[in-house]
Amino acid sequence: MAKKPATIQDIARKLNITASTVSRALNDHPKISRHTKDAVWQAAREMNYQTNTMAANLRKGKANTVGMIVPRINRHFFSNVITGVESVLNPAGYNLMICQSEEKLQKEIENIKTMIANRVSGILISLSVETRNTRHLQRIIANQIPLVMFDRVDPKLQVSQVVNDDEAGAYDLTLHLLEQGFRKIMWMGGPRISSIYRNRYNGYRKALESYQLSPDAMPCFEGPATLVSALDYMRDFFQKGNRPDAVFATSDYMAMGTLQACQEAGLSVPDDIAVAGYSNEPFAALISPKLTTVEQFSEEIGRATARLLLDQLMSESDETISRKISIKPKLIIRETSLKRKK
Amino acid sequence: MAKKPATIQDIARKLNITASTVSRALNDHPKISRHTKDAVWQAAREMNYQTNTMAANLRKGKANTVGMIVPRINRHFFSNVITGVESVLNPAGYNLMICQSEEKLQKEIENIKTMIANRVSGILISLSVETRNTRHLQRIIANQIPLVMFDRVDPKLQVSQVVNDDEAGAYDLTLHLLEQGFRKIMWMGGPRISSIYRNRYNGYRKALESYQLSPDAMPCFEGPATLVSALDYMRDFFQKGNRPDAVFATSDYMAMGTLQACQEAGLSVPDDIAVAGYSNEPFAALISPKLTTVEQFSEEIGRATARLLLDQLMSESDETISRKISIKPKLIIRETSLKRKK
DNA sequence: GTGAAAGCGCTAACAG
DNA sequence: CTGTTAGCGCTTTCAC
Repeated sequence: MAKKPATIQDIARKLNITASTVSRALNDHPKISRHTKDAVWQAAREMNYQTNTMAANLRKGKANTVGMIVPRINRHFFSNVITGVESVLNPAGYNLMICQSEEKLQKEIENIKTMIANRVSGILISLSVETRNTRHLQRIIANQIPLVMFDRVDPKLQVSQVVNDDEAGAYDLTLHLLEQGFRKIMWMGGPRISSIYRNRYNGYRKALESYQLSPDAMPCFEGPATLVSALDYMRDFFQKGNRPDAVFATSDYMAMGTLQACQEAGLSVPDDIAVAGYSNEPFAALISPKLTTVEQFSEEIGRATARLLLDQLMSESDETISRKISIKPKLIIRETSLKRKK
Repeated sequence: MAKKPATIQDIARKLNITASTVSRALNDHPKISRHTKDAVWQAAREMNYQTNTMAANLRKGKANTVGMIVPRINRHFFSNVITGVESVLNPAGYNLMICQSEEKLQKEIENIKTMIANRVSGILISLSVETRNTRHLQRIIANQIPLVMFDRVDPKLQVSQVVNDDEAGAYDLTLHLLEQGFRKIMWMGGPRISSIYRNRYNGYRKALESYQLSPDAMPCFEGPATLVSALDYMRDFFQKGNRPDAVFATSDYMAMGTLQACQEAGLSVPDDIAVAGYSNEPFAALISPKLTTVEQFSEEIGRATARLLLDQLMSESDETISRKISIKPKLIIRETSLKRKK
């Protein structure tokens, strides 16, 4: 038979004191005598007592838990953001409740419900690619739950946000390609309904314009940010005889697909064609030639996001603070984009 | 002012019925009239009602939450296991509470406490490298909480376990190297206090023995399973003039470090030296030459782990079922281990 | 320094 | 079909 876990009542009975005293002792309340505390602690140990968090939280009306919604946990970027978030939230006494939207709006909505039902102290969210509007976030705001968006955000929303400065990252990268002498720079991007790809496109465009070039004159592919989608497209693209000088892929995986297509087509990188990615995935430095890309500082994004939330959690006032932080990414120049000296 | 969230009492008052009726309506109890249900549903919507899970769980005495402890969330292997676990637990109505031990025993102990305090329905754990004994797991067992270990397990413990058949994986891989004609096969492994590396070593040894070779005659390095640890060691090792035929690294990262050291030393892979890894990290197929490795089916490990837990959760009897499942890994032969035809 | 009493929000056995 | 009643385990005023 599964014996019931011990309660503070059980401890109280055993020691002939009341539950309130036990509760206080357990929480190291200053007005409880050393003697009583010691007795309680020992009894607790002996009886294998464990606080019932649900009961405590119900009573206190809060759970010291913050909810975090990410599209997918097994993406390098997001798992690093999580690590960053925990590194500041845990020391502050909060637990993280992680949910995956699996890039689906419907899941995102359900996750939000679960979190509200759990009375989380705050919510951190990065939108799914499917998400076009943020009506479902209103629920969070209506319930007065502090909200911080990160990475994939809705810039129009009046809530704290932490983003990568995607525009700057893409701008720097494109400029680098231009400085290397490339003029026909293909755009290979994820869907621009998503803020991150839209911003990267803007950076790309601005860099081109600074050289009196127009993105409209450049080859362009927009599709899922995956290796296969890029590989399939480029295979066909090369077969039709197209030859851009360089390819700016908005993800290292798309860059990878492009590199494989180049290899199949017998094109040498970077001599025949340059390739650059985005995100600095672990493999970017490991492949040969090494991939030029942009480092996003994902853990720092997580830490900043968590700090913004803590700000709101700590703040006495009820006025919602909505700060926007933009983490400056760093261009990492490696081999795939360097024009060799002839 | 943060207005308090609506409760079933609030709804009851508004509709002039009792809280119990509201509760039943909300849970779609069969004996409540269509009419009442509709009224309740609508009122709930209007008042922006959200169940207070803490209260419900406290009352029900359980939370339908299972706890999962992994060394690190941002490791490809573990985040995939998590995905697998969620894919079977979520449909069954359970939520996952994920904690990271950060490879520290102390954190592991704290995580377990948190989970017991949260009255989780079950616990899934993969031990930290630091963990030498499993005394702290007794707490879980003492509390009658179903426990399933995966990947890094304590084989002596009488609880359900899901592991990769590391011995078979390492055996197959070593055999492949032997069949390719390599005879001086270096062991480059993670710490053998950990079950996974110990088992891989056994597979390696057995394969060697089947060729009348002894592991003691082979070069050997045991250290942290990271790129740098391997790189540092091999750099020095090569400098001293050592030249194994092949290197069996127990992680793709160690293999990667070895490959870099080879490059620095001017050794060509696989012509001068063969290299093989373990885990089939995403980059393994992307580097050049492509890395021979072992696929572990991490998502399947997650699914199997979750299923074993569900078995116990569903089972009426109190006798602990302890099944052990071993997922057969698959050798993936790529370029780094293929002896070229002369 | 400790006790008494109330209640967080919900569910469920029992009654009608 | 719905109401009454009790209580899950804890915290926290208010007493003394």
